[in-house]
Amino acid sequence: MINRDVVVKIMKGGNVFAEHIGNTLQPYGLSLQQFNVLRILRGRNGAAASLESVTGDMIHRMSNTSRIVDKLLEKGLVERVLCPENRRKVNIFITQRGLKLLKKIDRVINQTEETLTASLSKQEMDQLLQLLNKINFYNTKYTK
Amino acid sequence: MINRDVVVKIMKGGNVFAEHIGNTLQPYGLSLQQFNVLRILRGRNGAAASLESVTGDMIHRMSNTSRIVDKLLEKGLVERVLCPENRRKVNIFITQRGLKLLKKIDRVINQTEETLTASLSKQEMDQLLQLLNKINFYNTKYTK
DNA sequence: CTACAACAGTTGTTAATACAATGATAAATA
DNA sequence: TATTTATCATTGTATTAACAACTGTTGTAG
Repeated sequence: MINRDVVVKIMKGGNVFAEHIGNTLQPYGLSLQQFNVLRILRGRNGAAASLESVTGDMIHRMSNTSRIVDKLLEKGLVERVLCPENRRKVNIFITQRGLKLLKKIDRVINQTEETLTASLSKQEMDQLLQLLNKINFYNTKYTK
Repeated sequence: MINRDVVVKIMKGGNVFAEHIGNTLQPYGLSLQQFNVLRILRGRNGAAASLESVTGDMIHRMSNTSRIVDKLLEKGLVERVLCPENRRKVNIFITQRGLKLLKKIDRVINQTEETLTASLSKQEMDQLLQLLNKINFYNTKYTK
């Protein structure tokens, strides 16, 4: 059953990758999900990032993203700013300290990511990415 | 950064797939991991399946596999048999009831797996699988 | 044979996650 | 405008997972 093989392989692969990256992050006191939030925020380049929009780029429900932000806040890596236009919203920003930490981590994460994909040539990676992009990884749990 | 794109895509894809399959299993009262254990046991065709060897096919540490088996035991879906040759080992077997439940679930899981991969042709799936098989998804946490 | 190390599995504990319920604000509608 | 409904986020709670410590068994070195 080729469908099953593909699905199982991707699930297992995702978990293994997550484990390795999590191990890489451990010395820096960040969980994989905390790291994800920081990278998402950096990617916004200062644009407003409501909790909802951040959750949209993650694998979590909003309730848990909220608590992940709590942890980052305790460490001074992000800021929470009530949105004045819509006081239901909360905008999250990465701090200088957060950016600095990310910069430091970037190197080792790059190394880990390269190691994890070392068995593929550039062409194969292109090809793989193209195939993966055809799959609609639609997550149903953004909003709750 | 193509390495990063591949790694991130597989991690996210794995999570999304797991979520969908988990949703499919919910009406049957099985978690994804309980289902994994059952499928692994069925795949052994009655061959001895120590807890350690089952853990080897999973994404978990043995301690958690042990508790997943507890749950399956409560439901009468597996049996625990102390290994007489080596009394440290415990062999796990799937029961008739477990096989019956799996058989029922197979249909809907097949459906879900097909839906998840519907955007790929047979050739593309072959190609994708071939590329994924080049990656060494080596998990470091089997034994603990 | 005894002592010590390694192995297979279980139990304890804390942190992370899923899911439900709530709170506060904004939007829609009567 | 008053009332209802929808939106955005947080809090509560039970389940699941990671990690460490422990139990019982086997292997091995002296």
